[in-house]
Amino acid sequence: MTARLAVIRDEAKLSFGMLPQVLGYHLRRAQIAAFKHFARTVTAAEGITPGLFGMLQVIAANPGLAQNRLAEVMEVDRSAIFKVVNQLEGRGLIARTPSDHDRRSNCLTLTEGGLAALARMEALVVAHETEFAGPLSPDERATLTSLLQRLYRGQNDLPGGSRP
Amino acid sequence: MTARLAVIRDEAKLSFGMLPQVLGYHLRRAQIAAFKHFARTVTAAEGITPGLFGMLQVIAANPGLAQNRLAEVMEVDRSAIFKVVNQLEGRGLIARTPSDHDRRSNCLTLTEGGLAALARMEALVVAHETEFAGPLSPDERATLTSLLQRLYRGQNDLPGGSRP
DNA sequence: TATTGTTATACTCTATAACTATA
DNA sequence: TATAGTTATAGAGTATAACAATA
Repeated sequence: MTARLAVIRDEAKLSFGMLPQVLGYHLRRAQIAAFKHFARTVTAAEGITPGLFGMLQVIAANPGLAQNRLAEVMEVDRSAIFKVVNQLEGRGLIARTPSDHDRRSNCLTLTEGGLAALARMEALVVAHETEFAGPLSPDERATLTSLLQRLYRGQNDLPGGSRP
Repeated sequence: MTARLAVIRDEAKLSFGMLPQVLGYHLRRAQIAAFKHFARTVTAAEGITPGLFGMLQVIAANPGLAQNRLAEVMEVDRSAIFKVVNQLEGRGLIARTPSDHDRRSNCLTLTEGGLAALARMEALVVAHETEFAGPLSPDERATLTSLLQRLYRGQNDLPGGSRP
């Protein structure tokens, strides 16, 4: 509490060159801030990372989803999904069940414990969202979400995609 | 070119649960899109990643910067900066010079080749920015930048910080 | 004693390729 | 032959702790 003013970091003198003119720079900083806030609030309490929470959301919202489809939707490699599914299964949150139609496929579903854990996580994520997005008004949050969506949807070669 | 319409992915049927209501989800997707676009345009031509380009920008804008300060400003560990500086030095883009005032410190400066390479990179980054931010109007880009800054600046415990 | 750069180490994420079993 | 899952492996990125030289 003492030498607060004296520390006024000389960072202020530093220039960041053209970085402030690059959208990706601000996107990266904002995303890092979001992950750190998520870590302090959700991960610290329930031990789930943003990526794993996203996987759980998609599995919960689409019961019986195959690993294959999960990999497509989350746009990660099959070998990466394999490790993710191993972690979630190892923690008892989801179950792998061989498909009846195609015995190569694993159908993914949440266990009872997984559903209970997910409910706790969702409450924490809502709280995280409220606090993290706190600096912005509801209108501004909607605007930001819309601008971000147009940005990453605009990168697709096929216009009019239907990703959320 | 043939079965375009037939492929209309069943992704459309899938639900993403509450993810679309989470700001960090959209931030992550937008940032991944930005990195991929950067990779296709800038990295493919000049072999520089977004992170290394950021380092070069800060070094170029603050000649003689110590590794120590660079680590502070970029908010990464000293040991991580060490590897970054090794890479940039190994490629002949920057030079390490022991400081006169403090012989522990390395002053970082761009070499002549580094300045030339940076000029080429900057032209590519401007083109990348124009194309990547293309879906948004100039006003919308300014709005987005402002909202992102308020978001990640809002996470600091000290209000009124002076980071770009 | 504290700081700067360095080194070793490890852990996560991501990406690639090869293997198996099914289709 | 093609696909789903698995396995091994390797490369970035990040973090910690310990060390030598210097302050």
